[in-house]
Amino acid sequence: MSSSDSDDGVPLSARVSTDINNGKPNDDDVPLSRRRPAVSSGASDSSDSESDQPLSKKVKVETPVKKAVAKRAAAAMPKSNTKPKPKPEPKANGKTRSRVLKRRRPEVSKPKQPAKSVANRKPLIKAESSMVESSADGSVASEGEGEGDYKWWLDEKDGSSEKWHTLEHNGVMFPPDYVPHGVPLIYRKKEIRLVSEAEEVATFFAAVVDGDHGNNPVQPSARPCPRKKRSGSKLEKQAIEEKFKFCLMDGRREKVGNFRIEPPDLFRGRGAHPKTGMLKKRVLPEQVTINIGKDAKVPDPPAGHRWGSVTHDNTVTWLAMWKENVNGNIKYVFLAAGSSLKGQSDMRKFEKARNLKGCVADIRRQYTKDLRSETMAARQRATAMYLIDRYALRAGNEKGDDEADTVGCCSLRVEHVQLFPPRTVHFDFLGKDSIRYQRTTEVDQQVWKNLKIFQKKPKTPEDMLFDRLNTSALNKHLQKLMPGLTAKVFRTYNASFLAYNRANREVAVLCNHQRSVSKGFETQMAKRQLLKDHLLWVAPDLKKKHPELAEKEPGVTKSWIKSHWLATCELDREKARKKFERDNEKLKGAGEPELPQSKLDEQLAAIDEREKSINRWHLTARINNIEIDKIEKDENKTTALSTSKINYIDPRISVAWCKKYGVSQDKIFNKALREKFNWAMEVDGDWTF
DNA sequence: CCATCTACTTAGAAGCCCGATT
DNA sequence: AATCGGGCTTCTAAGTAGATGG
Repeated sequence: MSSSDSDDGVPLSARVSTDINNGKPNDDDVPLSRRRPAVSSGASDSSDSESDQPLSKKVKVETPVKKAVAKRAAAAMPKSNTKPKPKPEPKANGKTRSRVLKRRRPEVSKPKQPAKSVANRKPLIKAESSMVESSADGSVASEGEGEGDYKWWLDEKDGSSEKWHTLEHNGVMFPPDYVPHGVPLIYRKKEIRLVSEAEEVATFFAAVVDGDHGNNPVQPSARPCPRKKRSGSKLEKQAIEEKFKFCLMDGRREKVGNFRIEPPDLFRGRGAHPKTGMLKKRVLPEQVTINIGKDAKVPDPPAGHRWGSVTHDNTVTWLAMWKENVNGNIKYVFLAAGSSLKGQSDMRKFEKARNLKGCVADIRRQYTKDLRSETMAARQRATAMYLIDRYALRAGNEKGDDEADTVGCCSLRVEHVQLFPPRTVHFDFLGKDSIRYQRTTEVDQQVWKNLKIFQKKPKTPEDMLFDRLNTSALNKHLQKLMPGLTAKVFRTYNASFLAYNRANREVAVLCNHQRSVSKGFETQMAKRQLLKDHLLWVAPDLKKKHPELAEKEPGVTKSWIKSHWLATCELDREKARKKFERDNEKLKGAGEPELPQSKLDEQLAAIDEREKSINRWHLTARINNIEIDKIEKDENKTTALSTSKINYIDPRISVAWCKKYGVSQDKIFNKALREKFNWAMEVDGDWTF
């Protein structure tokens, strides 16, 4: 096979694969001094046995990482494709080793039967036994229709572990087979024809390599197959998808989220993920487990295939599942965000955060006290809680050597924290998605002292900062303080608490969501000023914590802002008129009836309204909703607000705010969000978080 | 215990659509 | 008409957290 020729010529992967493996693992498991807590009465600290384990499990392997490196790494040709992957030298880390083993033993492993509640464990139903001819397909989509919108949030739900009673669906959609395009690879100026499989992978590679890699060995000319010219029209495709889009859960038609099986591709890890570039193989029906009601018809697998297995586990929410070959992770098919199931758990999440509001004062008192605890474990725990609470750090589960080196609170290493007397701390580490968290801040004096202690002596920069703490110990403790409390609730709580909607930007900054700045930002300062004004108006107490909010942007006076916005009104009127004329012109041309004048008048009236409220704002420092929208959009350019908006801020806060000030919902939530938050839309204007 | 497995939320990137602009 | 760019959707990686089992 011609592709093997290129194996060691390595035009594709050479450069990068070295990058990938450079950080050479060192397996010294330096058992560091662990100072035995002098006092360990610890009624609570039964989990104290941690004291006897070597300090650092995880040894740092790689130098800090730039995204750019990762990008390049992404270009690596999947080695697994060309040769059996020789796997990394044995490591101290058992996790890694066994995962590697697993990877070598390919898809043989059957997806395991979820062994949840005994009651739900059912004998496997083999796919073929329920093979039925087509017809009934699509039934799911139509059957459930017309039962109206189910307002689940008005129902009282018990907290039982059963997620549903009946469930029907049509399974999952597989990507189309690979269609060879026949475009040869050009290597050393020679055309090399690849067999279909090799060609497919080469094509994955070309797709990744496309773009910013100037001197890439794969010439654009060799880049094959524009994605058009596919078989099947757009309409046909939609028709095929249709039956997968919905399921029938407890008799209601619910939208399914990711009903498509992930197509084969090169694994695209974020940051310096050691497995970036490996081949993610095509998933066969035989690897897929279907979860479905036990009285429901099992969907037909694609012709000539059978499902891996079929379960009827109603304690879980997934409809299908398979195991992905690169990392051995399980992939699930869930319902869409707007479904009642998701809505319910979303609401529970915010209720929990709201609950925290009631006891957070106590909790803070408690950990402040514990900052001076005699037990090292408790002291570390308290310090971690402080950081999580104050700086929205994530919990920080341990990670393996076969993953990108990123950390959260519990997994911080000494090197991630710099201390400057008397109480300044500088954080610098890669967090989730390898996004850099950098922050300099003043902390509580005792926190500072503690951090100093945790960094002490025999510890090296690569050692764990909180060597006596892990996420499960932390969460166990939190449970005791409030049922259901875990580290991540603090993010929700703090975001929601901060979130008079205008505080959105603050939240996003706090949670360190970033987005690249886009160009064309003329009036940035003005927007900033507007936002700050509003923020302070809506939450005057922010001034204490963020004095910079009170600083004026140079040259941006209130009246300047006012005339600026009034000018936009004039412009918008002009625009509206023009568009109206243009539209009518078109309609006339097509022989259709023209738009009524009232249409235009409506729009103009809206602009008048806006103008009025600008004037009002000038008097009252209140901004009208359209402007707010504008400001938000601009702020969005620098901070990924959407994330906090979607995940952290209790939507009822925004809904209530809108109602209170007569702002329409769609200024705040787009269609998808309104659907997702349907449960929140009915609160009153005086609802409080 | 502790590592691994499972299930679910959170997240940024890529893709797509559509209207404005050249 | 072609291109640009913003907003939304889709995709799937990367977290959290609790259960499980050796």
